Formats: sequence, structure tokens, C-alpha cells
Amino acid sequence: MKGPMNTIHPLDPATQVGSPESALERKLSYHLPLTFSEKDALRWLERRERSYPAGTVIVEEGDPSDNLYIIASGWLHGSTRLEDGGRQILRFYFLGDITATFSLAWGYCAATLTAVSDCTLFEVPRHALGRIFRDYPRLSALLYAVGSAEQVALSDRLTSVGRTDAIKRVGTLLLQIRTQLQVVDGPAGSVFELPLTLQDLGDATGLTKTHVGRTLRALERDGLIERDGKIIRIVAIDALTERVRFKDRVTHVATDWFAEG
Amino acid sequence: MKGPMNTIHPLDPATQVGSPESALERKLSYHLPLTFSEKDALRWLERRERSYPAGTVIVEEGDPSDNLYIIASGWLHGSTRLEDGGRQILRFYFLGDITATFSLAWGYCAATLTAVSDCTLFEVPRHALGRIFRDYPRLSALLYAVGSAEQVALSDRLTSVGRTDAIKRVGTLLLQIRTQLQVVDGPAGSVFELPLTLQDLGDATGLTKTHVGRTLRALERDGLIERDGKIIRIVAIDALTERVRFKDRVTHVATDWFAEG
DNA sequence: CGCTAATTTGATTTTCGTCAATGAACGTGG
DNA sequence: CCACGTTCATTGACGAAAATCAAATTAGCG
Repeated sequence: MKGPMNTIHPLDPATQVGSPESALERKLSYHLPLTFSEKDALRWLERRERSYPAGTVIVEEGDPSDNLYIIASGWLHGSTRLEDGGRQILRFYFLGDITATFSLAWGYCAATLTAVSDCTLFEVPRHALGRIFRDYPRLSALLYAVGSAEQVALSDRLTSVGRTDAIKRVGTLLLQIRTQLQVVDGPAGSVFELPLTLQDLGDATGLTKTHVGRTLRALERDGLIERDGKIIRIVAIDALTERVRFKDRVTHVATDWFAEG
Repeated sequence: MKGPMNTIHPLDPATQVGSPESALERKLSYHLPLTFSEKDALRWLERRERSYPAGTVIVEEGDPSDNLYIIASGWLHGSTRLEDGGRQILRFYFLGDITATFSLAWGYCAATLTAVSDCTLFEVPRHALGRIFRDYPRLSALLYAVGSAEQVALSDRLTSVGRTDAIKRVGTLLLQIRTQLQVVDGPAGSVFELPLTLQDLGDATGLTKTHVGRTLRALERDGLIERDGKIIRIVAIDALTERVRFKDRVTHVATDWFAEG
């Protein structure tokens, strides 16, 4: 999280191209080699670029909004508020993600989008995405496939929150975030900066900040993680993965069902 | 759930067409008037029709599966199992829904699909959907929009399970099911048959069957619902809707961002 | 009619939430 | 550069919602 996204995606088979790579392209072309025309189309989406400092609320739940956002650097989360002041963090967004879900199906935004770290976004009018769907069938199918994968990832979170105890919820969340950061920063790290408060972690896992604190301590005591301020180090990734039965849903997306031509 | 889907969808603006309506068409054309060619394409998906009695497991989590299912009648749920024997019901499926999410992005199925009532499904090979994406841009965009709405509905469930007490969780679930059944059966009913066990309700809301029983009792005591065997009657819909802050996410989906032809 | 599965009931335990106080870290402005 | 305020982490005592366990009753179905 220090030097923001300066390197080429290490897993991306299609990074040798001349012109600067688009954020979406980086992500999508990992699943399917894209044509020049398709890459152009994606780049064409990314014209209104804006940067926000950590903590900024980019759009608020209920705001009328015609825009989507493509994440160019940094990370964010989407959340909803309850009438009693509570909050649920629904998901996190990283490089190449599109915040389509929340503002596409209605005229208003169904969640609040908040910058976790400093970040740069491309603001995309909804109808621009409409043009992609009209002109680029393979991209359409790919967006749909990625959306499906994200829906399954969300289902995993529901299962975690609905049916597991605090240790598994927190452990799963750490692994999920690590997996996604890894796509950005490279496969190296079990160490990462976690600029989230206990309150944030609680709002993501359905726990109170107090109990998240206790839970992190328990994970430390068991030798699964180490902490130093906001730095988290997952000492025993395999053990933790096994302990919480973590499943990676984002690294692979099937495209073999796409029609030719 | 008695006479299965015999009537024309009362809200559907495009039901005067000659040939028998497709299940998907019924749902999609509610959001966007479809062309004849588009309707044909949807009907072309619905060729392998199969019926299953209530309780049947149609596909199991982890099964290799190249198929999706379009629901022609009845209802189902998708669920996952945990290693400790627990289960999380992720969502319910009704007339016109596609179970794309769980088997589209991987070669295997990410959830178990179980018939709640007797039901009829169309089995669709994944690559048939690929052809829709290739040839029918508007349908592609519409499928994406509907998928986004479903993702928000899933987010609502996450919020409900993560951040609200038992009464709200169960109340929300009842209203969600009612809203979806209503799309099938017409706007009439606050009475519906709920062929779910307490265990099922618990697996959907993240509670134990014991506590679901207590919670239903509490809802009865407060005069919000009545029960008679498997028949549920929501006595005070408005009061319950207000009490649990229920939001309807399925009735409307925006299509104004679609690009012109 | 009898068997199985589902619901109901009650007693008890556990996990997690609530509340409150303390302390560390950080940023700001005098 | 230090005082101050704010925010966040930590700690502990206590309470409550829901889980667990076990038994009894009921409903459903062949």
C-alpha cells in the first residue's frame, strides 16, 4: 500500500502492449485476452479521473447518481447505514473493480462509497457502460461473468457472517482482503497495511469493535497473525486458510462458455 | 403455490403477444419492452424442460456443471454447507430467475440448488447464454442490470444477518419471500404457503431452528403475522415493513442507461 | 395406525454486546 | 515545540440475545 500500484500486474499475460494499460483492462484481460478494439473501448471509459484522500465519502447511500466508478488505485468500501446508527460494510473495491452494482439498477445509489486509502477513480456515466454492452459482446459477457463471481464472493461473506463464529469471520475477512490486495501488489505478501479501524472490521463482519479487538488478540495468541499498528502480518497463511475454510473466488473466472465470433 | 403460474403476469405490459410466453421473457419484459427477435432468443433457451418434486436436490455444491437453470414454475433455494454440518441458504429463486451466478464463473457449481416446492426448470447449457451475449446486446445489458439488482438484494440480506436481531431477520425474510411470490401470483396476497421448516428459515437467517420458532411466536404475539401449519398470513404488512425497514429491490430495475440500437 | 420428521417447550450455557474508563497515537494550532 | 483535543485501541465487569441440550408433543405421511 505504500508505492501505489506502480508495477505491472505480475500475473497479467497481456501487459506488453504499448499504450498505458487501463485499470479495467488489467483485470479483465487476466481472464480473457482482449482485442485492441476492446482495449480501446475500455480506455475510452476512463477519461474523468479524480483522486480522493483516505476517508472521503465519494457517494452517499440514497444520492441520485448516474455514475459508476472504476478503481484506478487505492481501495474503498461500500456500506449501508441502519436506522439505529449501525452500519454494514458490504464489500471492498480494489484496482480494476467497477462499482456498478450499487447505482446501475436504480436512479439512486444503494450504498455509500468510502475511500479506505488514498485513491484514484474514473467516473463513468452509466450510459457509457450501455455503449459497451451495445458494441462489445465479449466484454459484456466478461462483465457478467465477473459480476457472477463477485456475487458468489458476497455469498461467501453471507455464509461467514450468518454461520460462523468471530474468529472465522475475522480470519476470513483478512484472507479475502489479502487475496485482493495480492492481485494488485503481486503474489508476494503475507504482510500488508490494513488502514481499517476495529469499528470498520466490526461493520464488515457483523461484530462490535470490542469483540473484534478480542478476536484479533486471539488470532495473535494462536500464532496465526502478528500486528504492529496498522500493519498486519499473516504468519501462518495455510493454517489460517485451513482454520477458516477460506475459498478464493476472484482469481479465476471461466470464459469458456463465450460464443465465438 | 396452488395453481402453478397459470395467469398472465398482472404487471407485465407486454403480454398480448401470440405465442406462449417464456419464463425469462415474462420477467425481463417487465423491465424493458422486448423485440420479437429478442423474445425468440429467450424462448430458444427454454427447450430442455424438466420437473422436480419438492425437496429434490437439482445440483450439489462442487458438482461439475455446465448448466444454468431458468425457473418455469415453483420455487427453489441455493445453499452452501459448512464443514461442521451447518448450512447457509443464500437466496431463493422464483419464476423467471436464472441460476447463473453459481455455475457461470467456474467449471463447478458453487452452491446446492434445492426445490422448495414442486417445480419446473429449463436446463440451459452455459454456452447458450454465451450466444445471447454475442447476438443480443440489449438482453445482455438487461441481464447485467438484473444481476446487479440481485446483488443489492443479497447485500440487504447480509446487512440483515450481520446487523439486526432475530425479529428483524425473520420479518425481513418473510417480506422478501412475499414480494417475490407476489410477482408470480399477483399483488393480492398477504397470505401464502411457506413450505419451509424452521431449520430452513434458520439457515436463511443465520439463527437456530429453536430460536426461529421463538421468533415467529413473538411476531404472532405482536399481531404482525398469523400461522396455521405451513400457511403464513402477514396480518399487518405495513407495520411489519416499517418495523424491519424492508426495502423492495426487485420490482424495479433501471434500463434508461442502455444505448440505442 | 404407526413411524418419522418437525415443532414446541424449558433449563442452562456461551458468545458476543454493552458500558465505562484508561491510555496511546496523531494532528493542530498557539 | 509543546499543550490540547480528537480518535482509536485496550481492558474489565456485567448483561443479554441467541445457542445448546434434551425431552415432549404434534403433524404429516405411507
